[in-house]
Amino acid sequence: MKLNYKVIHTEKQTKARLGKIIFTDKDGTTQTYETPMFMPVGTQATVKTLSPEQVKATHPGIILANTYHLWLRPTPEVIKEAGGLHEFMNWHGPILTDSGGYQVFSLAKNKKKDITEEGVHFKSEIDGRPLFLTPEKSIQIQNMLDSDIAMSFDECPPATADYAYLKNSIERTLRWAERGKKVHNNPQQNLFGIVQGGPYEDLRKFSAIKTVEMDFDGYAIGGVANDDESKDDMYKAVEFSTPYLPNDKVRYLMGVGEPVDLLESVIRGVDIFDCVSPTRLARHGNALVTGVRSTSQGPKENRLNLKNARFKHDFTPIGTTCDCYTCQNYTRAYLHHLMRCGEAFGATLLSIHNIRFLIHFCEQMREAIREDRLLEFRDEFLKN
RNA sequence: GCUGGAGUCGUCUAGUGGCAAUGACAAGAGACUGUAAAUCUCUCGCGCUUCGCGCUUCGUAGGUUCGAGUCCUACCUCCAGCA
Repeated sequence: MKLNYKVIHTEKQTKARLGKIIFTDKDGTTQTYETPMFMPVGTQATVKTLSPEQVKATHPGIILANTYHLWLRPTPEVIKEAGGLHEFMNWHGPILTDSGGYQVFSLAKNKKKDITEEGVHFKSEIDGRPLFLTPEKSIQIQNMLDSDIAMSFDECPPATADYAYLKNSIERTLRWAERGKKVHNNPQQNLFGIVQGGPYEDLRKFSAIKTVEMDFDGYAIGGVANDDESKDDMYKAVEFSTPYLPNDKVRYLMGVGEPVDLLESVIRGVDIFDCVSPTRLARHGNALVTGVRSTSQGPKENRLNLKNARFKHDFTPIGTTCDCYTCQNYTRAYLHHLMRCGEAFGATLLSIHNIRFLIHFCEQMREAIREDRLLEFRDEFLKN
């Protein structure tokens, strides 16, 4: 589905945008979703522990899948044979595929990997066989998967990378973007470029301007929230990038999912986000709740660890104001029990809650933008 | 009653002369940001001034030994076989 982005309203006090993404199918039918938007992650063609119906009930727009994982299993050939990723996984909303660039960073962390101009050599985590991923290959796989949004193959450098390394890296990422764009061959698929450059203003600016010159369907900001990157650096990466991105294209901050980070990034002009944290935290027994907790690194997401003994006799829902299926029907004591017993349904119920929590949070931000009171919304949010 | 075997952290378990003592589970807590994660880390005899010190522990009571969960004796309990 081809994508069109329109700004509905720019918030008066900040750079926040209320926008809409309109997807138009081959037959002319459209699907429209408002931004700011949170996109749940379904790496292996499934949002872990959830059926498509359960995902749908959280009211998401786009969901993610991953090129690297689907490349190895079941292979793009199988997905093509199934009639594309939508048919294969029974998800008929929009799908964004990440390029595999992040896997080079996360899988090969502390391990042998070889990033060359041509591409990246690393080892399969499934069977140890040598793999070689190039920008062309990543795009070709995504073409075959037939996702709605393909991401350029970028290098996601660690937060510890220094200026000299990053300068080199962003230039190579630009060349990789160019190469990927050249082989991109799926008229129904949108292709996004990715801005890199760490926390450095000139690098982000350079990367953004050069990426925009290539004219993509949308732009992502990558390389944030890695390792122990400070929140300050993350927000810098965002505010040094967005000024150089076109107003009429959607802006995607990759991998960010803490409510406080969503808010700070929306204020700096970001539209869409994805993150594994709601589903991972869920499988680990944690439920997102309103407010923040203060840490030495600043305000962080607030959450309940339902495995804690204190919830054994707590017969209230996770959130009294939450409208999700879990909060409408189940108590903390029940979730505590399920997580203690290792029952899969516990992970499902918490995933539903956490995803809905972030999507609802985006809905609240949209209302605040519409009414030009996003800073007030932030003050209120940080007060809790 | 006789013969053989066994009794170690909440549970199961390692341990045949140097041990506050193995592993698993349970329990208590923490971490998690483009998913190698339904995973990982820490604590888990008691007390303290807790990168250390002190005390008390391996069914009970004695004994041998510089030193005993480990060897010896008696007793208690459980299991198996024989009566």
